[in-house]
Amino acid sequence: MSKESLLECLNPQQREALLYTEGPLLILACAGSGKTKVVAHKFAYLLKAKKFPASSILALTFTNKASKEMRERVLSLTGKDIGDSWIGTFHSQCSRLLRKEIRPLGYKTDFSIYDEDDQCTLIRHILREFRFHEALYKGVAAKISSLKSSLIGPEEFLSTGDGFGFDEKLAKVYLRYQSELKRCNALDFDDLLGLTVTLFEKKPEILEKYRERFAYILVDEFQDTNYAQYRLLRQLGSGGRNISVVGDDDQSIYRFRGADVNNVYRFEKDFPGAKVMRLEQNYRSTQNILDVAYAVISKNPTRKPKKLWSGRQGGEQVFHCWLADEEEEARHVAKTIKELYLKGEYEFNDFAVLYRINMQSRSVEEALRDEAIPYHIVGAISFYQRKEVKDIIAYMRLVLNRSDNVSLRRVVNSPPRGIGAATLSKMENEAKKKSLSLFEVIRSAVKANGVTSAVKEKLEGFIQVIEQLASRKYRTAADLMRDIVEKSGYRECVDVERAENIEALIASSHETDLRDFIDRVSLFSGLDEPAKDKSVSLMTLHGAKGLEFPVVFITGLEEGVLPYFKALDNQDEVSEERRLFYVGMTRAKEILWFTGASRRKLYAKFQDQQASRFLADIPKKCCCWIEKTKAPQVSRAVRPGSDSKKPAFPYVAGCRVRHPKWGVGVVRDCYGDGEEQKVMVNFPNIGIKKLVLRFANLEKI
DNA sequence: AAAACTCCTCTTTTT
DNA sequence: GAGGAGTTTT
Repeated sequence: MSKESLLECLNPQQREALLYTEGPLLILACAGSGKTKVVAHKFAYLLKAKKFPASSILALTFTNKASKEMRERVLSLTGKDIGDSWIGTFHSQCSRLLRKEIRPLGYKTDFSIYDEDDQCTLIRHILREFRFHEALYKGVAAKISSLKSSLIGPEEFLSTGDGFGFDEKLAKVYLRYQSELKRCNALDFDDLLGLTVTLFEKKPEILEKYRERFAYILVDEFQDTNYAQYRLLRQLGSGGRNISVVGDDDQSIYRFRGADVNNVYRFEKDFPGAKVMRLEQNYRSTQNILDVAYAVISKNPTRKPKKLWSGRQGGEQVFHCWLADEEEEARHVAKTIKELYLKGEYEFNDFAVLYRINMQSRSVEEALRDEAIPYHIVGAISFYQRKEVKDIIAYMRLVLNRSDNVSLRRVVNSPPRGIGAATLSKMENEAKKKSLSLFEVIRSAVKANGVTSAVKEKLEGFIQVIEQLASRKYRTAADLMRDIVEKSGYRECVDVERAENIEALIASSHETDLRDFIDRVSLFSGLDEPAKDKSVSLMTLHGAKGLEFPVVFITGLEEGVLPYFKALDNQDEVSEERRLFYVGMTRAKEILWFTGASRRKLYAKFQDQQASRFLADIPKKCCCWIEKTKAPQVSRAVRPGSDSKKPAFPYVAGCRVRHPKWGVGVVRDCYGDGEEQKVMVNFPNIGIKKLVLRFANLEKI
């Protein structure tokens, strides 16, 4: 495509954003305003008109899907070979960089990458060793991850500790976790970002090298950056360098993962001289849908003001229907889909049903089945999460990096080799004493007759398999995987289905280079969705980001569901729930339905539901209200939970209390009412106690 | 290795 | 109130 035609298919604002190529630029792009298009076109423009080499542009996205799309778009716009360009996710580009440069930080370049599962496994292991409450591993992992994504190290965290023992324990686990990772020569997802930042800090000459290499930085979905990512961008892009970030603060919905919208608000300050532009024309939805979405989102207190307008004037009203319970709600959705389908204007794949929590899919699925409507759930269990797939990958990682103790523990007894916990913990103690890897310790134990002959034989078998695999030079991942299933005896011990999944894994690697394949699967959440033909899409509101459908249903518009009850006592979180709703609404091109129910079964009990406060913000003229059951009481936004029937609890789960006898503990649950209000509190070293509030004499701290 | 048990979670989840 | 995962028991 010529330089001129690159510009032709853009509107004036998009063109301006593309042509502005000197210094920092923040592009605030509303939903459906073509931001991905602008980023891709800008990349192409930099190549074509500005004659930048592809390798001098760093283009960062959040998902593999987005980076793949960007790559394809740039390729089709320019026809140029962009094979060596730095287009990719933050994580993949950091791992690429660290594979070259990590040595000064004391890791080897063949490091393993641990995903969340591996991270949990390791943390659990540490908790067990410290004799801490092992079952809390998930919370501990989440907390450590959030500290890491904010670049807070264990020592720094400890210095801000609460002084009651919780944070000290956590810091101890955190510290150990980091040293275990290093011992395994492994990085978790947060390390990929955090260690890149650390590397740049410790080795300014390396930073300088990359600052020179990258003549231009492009960032998509900027509102989703966490602190580490923001720091990285500042390191590479500060000082008036060329950086364009594109994002929409109204679509920031990953706060719980460490994303910080404030990065959008900080940009102008931290990148002095930054130009701010807006893309406000929406190419997706009808004006009526946008009016509704805008009415809701504009109620958020801190947001960059933006207008939102469509070339598609008018459009149908938005529909809202209130029903008796979730089953009726689901039936209503299914019937409406059927009706629209039978009119012949829509195919089944034009419909999406969105919900706040996965649990809500159940009733919808049943109703769709009853109506014989084909559907699929987006974002269900991922291929790479399967046990057999993870096992094979763990074998590969161990072969490539024999320090990888987590992978070793995973595969040492699978298939069953009779190597039990006792043997392993003995080896582990040895390993710690001699500061060697588990693999080395096992190998020397076999040689030195350190164990009984029966055990020795078993260990020897395992060591031989790994050494044999490691001694060969494999070019492709497929070759190694085939040998693994053969030589390890894995093939014999799995059922047909699992064997098929392994075959699928091998097939999916094509002829990829071994190292590339490992990195790809480590940084990949799911196999490319095989384009489901002609069926209704079911997904969470989070899962819907970036997608669009002619007809969208948003279900469960009730207080406690959307906004979700856990978000209710925090203003920032309610704002995020509102953004989530906004993201859902702006997925719709033509028809948008809201549904809610008076009664819903949530966590094993039926609950009476009230209409979501967000519905109160929708202008009456835009919306057609259909009431199949008694009119809902629409909650007013200005009334934070004041009319709930039950007396409010002085505590919420997660807060800390002091007990006269047991000291400080964490509240895990509150239940019962009136005189019978009870709390469940976890006291360190004592365990969980259930207390009646009236008698317990607790003090909030 | 299967069965029984215990304990935990129960929001969202780009990598 | 169900499902998952781990541990202990047989």
